[in-house]
Amino acid sequence: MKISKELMKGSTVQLILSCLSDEDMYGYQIIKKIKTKSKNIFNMGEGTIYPILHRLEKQGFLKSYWEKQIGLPDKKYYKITEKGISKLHEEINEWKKYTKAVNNVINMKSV
Amino acid sequence: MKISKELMKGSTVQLILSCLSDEDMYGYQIIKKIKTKSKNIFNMGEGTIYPILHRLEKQGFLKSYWEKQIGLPDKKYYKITEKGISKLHEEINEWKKYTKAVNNVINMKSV
DNA sequence: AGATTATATATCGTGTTACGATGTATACGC
DNA sequence: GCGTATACATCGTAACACGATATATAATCT
Repeated sequence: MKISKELMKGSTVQLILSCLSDEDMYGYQIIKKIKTKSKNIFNMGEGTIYPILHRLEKQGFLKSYWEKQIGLPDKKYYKITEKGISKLHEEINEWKKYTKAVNNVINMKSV
Repeated sequence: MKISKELMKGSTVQLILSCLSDEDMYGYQIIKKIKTKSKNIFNMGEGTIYPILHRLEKQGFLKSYWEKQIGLPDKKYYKITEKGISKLHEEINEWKKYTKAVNNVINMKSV
């Protein structure tokens, strides 16, 4: 089963910031980490993640730096900022509140 | 805290179908039920729910019928169809898979 | 040799969606 | 008279994920 595009919309930022709270990573690497960690449920495309990374950097949640490679395309690493960590905490908070609320509604009867 | 618009996007259909799997309801009533059940976390506007109900009916997940009122605007009740029940089960399935996957990713480290 | 796949970045167009704003109409309390 | 509640409807907007496309190198498969 593929997860619907619309479901993804609320959590992509959270997923990315969460990865980067562990260590600096580059876009292509984040895609794979999310894929692995989610047990192949999430398979973000490149056209999805790069614009998000750009956006997050512009908003001050991330900072980037290039690392030159030989025989491979250069890698653009992202580092989470203090502001990004705050954002992540907010997002996780909201996520918990949100999932709890949805479950409260759909568990009206025994599903 | 208000839940972000984008987070809502994946679950509105599920919430509505879930309400209607209990009993026939009209739009205005669904808004309040969701508000109550979610403990005021969700407060859908009318401009949100009516288009969704129309869409779901067009897609064959719901059927509607009017009930005349005296001294009040008439009420348009919605009844979930067999197809709607299947849809609800699919959505709940996807929801569980989705939340589990997100938690797998964000629990990489102790959050 | 040629094609595909993997690595790694970037951007553009498209479709979907929730939501506020606006409109219609009745009734009740201040 | 004015706001609020009940109950429906529609329109425009902004945000977003995603596929498609482009670029470039290297390894693997046919």
